Amino acid sequence: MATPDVPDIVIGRLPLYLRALNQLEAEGQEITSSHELADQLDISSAQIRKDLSHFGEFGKQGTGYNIEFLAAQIERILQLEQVWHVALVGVGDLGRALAGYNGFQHRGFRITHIFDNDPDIIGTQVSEFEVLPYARLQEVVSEADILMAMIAVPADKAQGVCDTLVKAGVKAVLNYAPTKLRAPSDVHVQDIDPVIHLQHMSYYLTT
Amino acid sequence: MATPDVPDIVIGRLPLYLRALNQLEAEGQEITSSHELADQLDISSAQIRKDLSHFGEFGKQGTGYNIEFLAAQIERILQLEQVWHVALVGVGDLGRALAGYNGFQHRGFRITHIFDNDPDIIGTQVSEFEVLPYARLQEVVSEADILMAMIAVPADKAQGVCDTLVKAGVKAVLNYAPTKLRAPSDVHVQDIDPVIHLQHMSYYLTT
DNA sequence: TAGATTGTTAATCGATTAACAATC
DNA sequence: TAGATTGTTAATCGATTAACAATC
Repeated sequence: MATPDVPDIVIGRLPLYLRALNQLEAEGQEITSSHELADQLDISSAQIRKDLSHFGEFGKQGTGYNIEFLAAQIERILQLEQVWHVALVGVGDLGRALAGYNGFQHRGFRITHIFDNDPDIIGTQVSEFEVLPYARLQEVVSEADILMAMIAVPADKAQGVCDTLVKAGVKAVLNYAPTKLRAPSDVHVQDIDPVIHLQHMSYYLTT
Repeated sequence: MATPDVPDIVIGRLPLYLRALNQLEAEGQEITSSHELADQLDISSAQIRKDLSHFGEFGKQGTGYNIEFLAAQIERILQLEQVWHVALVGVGDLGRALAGYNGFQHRGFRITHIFDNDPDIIGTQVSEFEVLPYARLQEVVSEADILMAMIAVPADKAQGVCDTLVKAGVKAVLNYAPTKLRAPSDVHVQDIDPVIHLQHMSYYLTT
């Protein structure tokens, strides 16, 4: 690997840069600068340049960055040149919303299998998917070599789901259940809990 | 104010502490320690003690923390003793999932109004809400003194929605649209974009 | 008392920023 | 050339951690 040991906090900003670049590109712009990106993202231009410098030199002095080129480089760095297959566990309201979301495909991901343990839901059609029985989760995910999964089940079921996913070989989990999951250190887990964000912001409210 | 200028990164961890405490409480435990919390949360015990020390002394040497007491203190600090009213804009699949989510109420928040601009949806019933016309967003939110909102509309509509919310007096926005919003500095904005998390984790995948 | 854990200080670590030579 | 912007270094800033006296 040409890029040893880049801080995780830097990796975490690359998707934000990519999203901003895609937006500029969609607006027909061809060139941007660290200053313009900084302005869009509320990040300092120095930080953007420093972050990118971990991976190579992508700009031209005096000119800036070619948007299409830089976006392609970030996609390469993040391994987004392929489309990752993702399993979704839990077909409640949130699971349905995720199953129907169109925004995954062109940003590097595709849900390929969805699972639930409710007999009334198993076998039904949700978006383009047939809901598979939770009992088959490990077998199917393992067989299909799926490395990423999203958990959209109640909090008290999430750890069990996570354990099964890990056994099936999943290495990245996006957890929507409002609970902290335990997983081996080679498995990445990130959480989405709207209440955590609301509670964070409520600190600052004045009435 | 008794608590001037606590770093935002500390505030952001308080909801995680609270969630862990609630979980321990639900399991019937009465006392915990910074070490046990640290173990649950993958945060160092020193950091937990330091974070809490910004706000007062909540533990007993040799014993630890009374869970119920500490949870109550964190709720007070985060201003969660009241239930904040929240407006939801956008009644697509995700909006429906949020409207139907039971997890808000007991953690300090209640969706009170939901809006959409689709004539086919306006006036229909979604969970316990009647969908209000987007045209009335500013008036209703302003009138009801709502300070928090969630945006669940397509990316290209999000900034306009945000602007209207700001005009209506909203001071905290949870944005589900995959785009960076601009808002005055006294308005807090936090983003939830699953793809950002997936892209972050895909960096670490090996095949 | 002996053992455990807090709250806090000081040291360490790492991230951000300022500044500028290089150069397009 | 003059103006602009990169990539990078060194300085600054802030967050995390280690360690321990206080004390339950």
